[in-house]
Amino acid sequence: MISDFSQLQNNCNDCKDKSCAAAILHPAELEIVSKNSRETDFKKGDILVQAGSMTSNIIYLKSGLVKEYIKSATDKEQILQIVKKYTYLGLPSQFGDRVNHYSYAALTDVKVCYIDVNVFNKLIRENGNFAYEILVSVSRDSLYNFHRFMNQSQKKVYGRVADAILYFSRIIFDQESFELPFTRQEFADLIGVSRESSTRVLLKFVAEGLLSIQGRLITIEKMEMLETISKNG
DNA sequence: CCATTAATTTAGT
DNA sequence: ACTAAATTAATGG
Repeated sequence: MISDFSQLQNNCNDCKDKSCAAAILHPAELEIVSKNSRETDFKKGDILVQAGSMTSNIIYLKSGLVKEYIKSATDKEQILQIVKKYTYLGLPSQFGDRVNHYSYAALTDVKVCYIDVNVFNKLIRENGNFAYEILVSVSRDSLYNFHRFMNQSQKKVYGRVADAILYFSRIIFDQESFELPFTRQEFADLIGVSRESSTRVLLKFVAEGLLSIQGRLITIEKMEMLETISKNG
C-alpha cells in the first residue's frame, strides 16, 4: 500500500467546510493552517479519541456525526452529547488539561481535520476575533449541555425519552423526521436509563400516536404532546 | 466479482 | 436473560 502524501497538502483557503472561527481568519493565517493540518476519513464505528489519551492535535469535524462519551468502571457507557459537523472536538480537554477527558467515536462515516495544536494556540493568542468565535462555540455547548443534564436528573424515563427525541429533532437534524444514528442501547446510554425501559417508553409513544418508528427512522407525529411530556417529566 | 452461509449485533419481551 | 431478526464477516466459486 503506497500512498503519495505529497498529494495531501490541505488548502484551507478553498475549504467549504470552515468553522465560524476559521471563516474569519486572514488568508495568510489560513495558509499556515494549510501547512499544519491534514484531512482524514473515519468509518462508522471507528474510535477517534480514547479518553485518557494525551491531547495532541486539534480535531475539527468536517462532516458526519460523532458521539462524545465516557465509560464507567463497569463498562457502562454514558453519552454526553452528539457532535455535529463544523465543530472542534474536545476543546475543554485541550485547554483545561493535557489528557482527553472524553472518548469520541464516529456514528457515521466522518471527515475530520487534524490541526497542529501549536498553530491553533498561536491563532487563539494572536487573533482575538478567532478566539472570540471559539469561546462562543465552547460556551454554547457548555450551557446547552448543562441544561440537558440538569433536566435529566430531575426527570423520569418518559421525560428523558421525550427530551432525547426533541434533542435529535431540533438540535441534531432540525427536522421532525430523522434516521436515528444510534442503536437502542446507545439511545438509552444518552439519557441514562436501561435499554429496556427506554424501548418500553418508545413503544408506548408509538402506541399513543406521538411518534412513528420504522427501524431507526423516527417521525414525530404530535410535537406539542412531546413538548408537554418533556416539560413535565 | 457475486452468492451462501456463518457469526455477531441488535431489538423486543 | 432469551429469542428472533438483522446486519456484517467469511468462505467458496
